[in-house]
Amino acid sequence: MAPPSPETMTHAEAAQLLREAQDRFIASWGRMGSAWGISRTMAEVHALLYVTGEPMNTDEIMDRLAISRGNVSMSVRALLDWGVIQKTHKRGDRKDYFQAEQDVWTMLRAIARERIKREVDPLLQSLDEIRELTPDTARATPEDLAALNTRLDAVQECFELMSVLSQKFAGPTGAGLKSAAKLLAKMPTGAGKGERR
Amino acid sequence: MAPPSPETMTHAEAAQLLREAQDRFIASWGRMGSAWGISRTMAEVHALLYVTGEPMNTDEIMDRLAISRGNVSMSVRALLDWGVIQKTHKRGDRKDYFQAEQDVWTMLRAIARERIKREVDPLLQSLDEIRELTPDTARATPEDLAALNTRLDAVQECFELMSVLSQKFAGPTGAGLKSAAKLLAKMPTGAGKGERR
DNA sequence: GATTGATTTCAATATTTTCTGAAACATTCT
DNA sequence: AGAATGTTTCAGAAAATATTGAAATCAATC
Repeated sequence: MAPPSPETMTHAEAAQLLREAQDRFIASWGRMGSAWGISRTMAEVHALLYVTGEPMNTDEIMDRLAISRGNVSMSVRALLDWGVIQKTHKRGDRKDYFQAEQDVWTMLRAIARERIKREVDPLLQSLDEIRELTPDTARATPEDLAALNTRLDAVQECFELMSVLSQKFAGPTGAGLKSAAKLLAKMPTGAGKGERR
Repeated sequence: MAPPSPETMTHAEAAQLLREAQDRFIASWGRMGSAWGISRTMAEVHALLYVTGEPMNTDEIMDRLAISRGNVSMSVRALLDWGVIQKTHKRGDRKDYFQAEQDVWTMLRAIARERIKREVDPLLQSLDEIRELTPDTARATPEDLAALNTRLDAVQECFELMSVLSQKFAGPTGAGLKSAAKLLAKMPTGAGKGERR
């Protein structure tokens, strides 16, 4: 089980090690994906393309992950929609090849952007609609309705901020998400007046 | 369908409106939750407690959401684990009552903290293990292994940063997540050297 | 220490999500 | 136009998840 020291490693041993490491990464990424509401297989296809770095075609993906052609087709299509993989071609080969975005931060930006668009924005829209139901124009409004509106406002404010942030940092032309994150990491604990204890 | 103007609204009408608005919020929050890998019902229970603001007991929750006792028990327990609701009591009443954290940012902090702990940290641990498999000490290491390690490093760096950020801003004693977010929102587009395009 | 009321657990069931595989559809080549 | 090759779709099958409900457990009261 202990890997042979690099000096004595044969080519075959190295290949096996590579494969093992890739498989483990694929499995971890898949687990993570499914915890966050992305289908395990879709995450695995993505992991495979990312970790190998190579463009792969449908058959290669099918074989490597032991999944059906239809499943590959659907997963790959979804990944294209998310904008985290690209279609490429090889001279003299009719097959479609797929290649993952190689920069992790660009990848995360794409994911964040899509998720906000798909899940936060619809929530905001619902909140708007709900607000229309409950006019708070007059102070004659019963107390409970007013309290409700206060709560809805709080949620709305918060998710709107998220949506704005995502446009700013995760948009296709967005400023660096990476640098923003590093900036925050360096920010002294306790900065800002909103600190709690 | 159009709501009566506030001046002419009867008490009953207001109550009905309130109920309708609450139900819609609960439904939206539930949808959102399930998109993010949280069970719909658990999210709905949380939404109910948040939107009413009142402590509620098991029977009230069962009735309002039309779900079984067992389901309420399990959902409530999970929400307690997440730290987004609290157990309370009423004098002369043996039942347990549950109340949601009312500050949205505190709530989001709790959620972020838990998710990082449950899903990002295990990924980091896996990455560590995978790294142990693939020694890159020697330059004798075949090219592919080296390339793999480069990719794993990129992922690791990125998620480690996330984990650190979560401790900083989402920890129980963490600095204000809200103020950090607002800070970012105000940050001029293009700040940082990581900008693209 | 038995009764009453509340809560938790968990095997069985129901629901939702994901996956397959083969047919339909495209595209390119001869 | 027809053959060959590649891709997508989608109804049904399989797997994964969530839910119920009744029995077991726990806790307070008499």
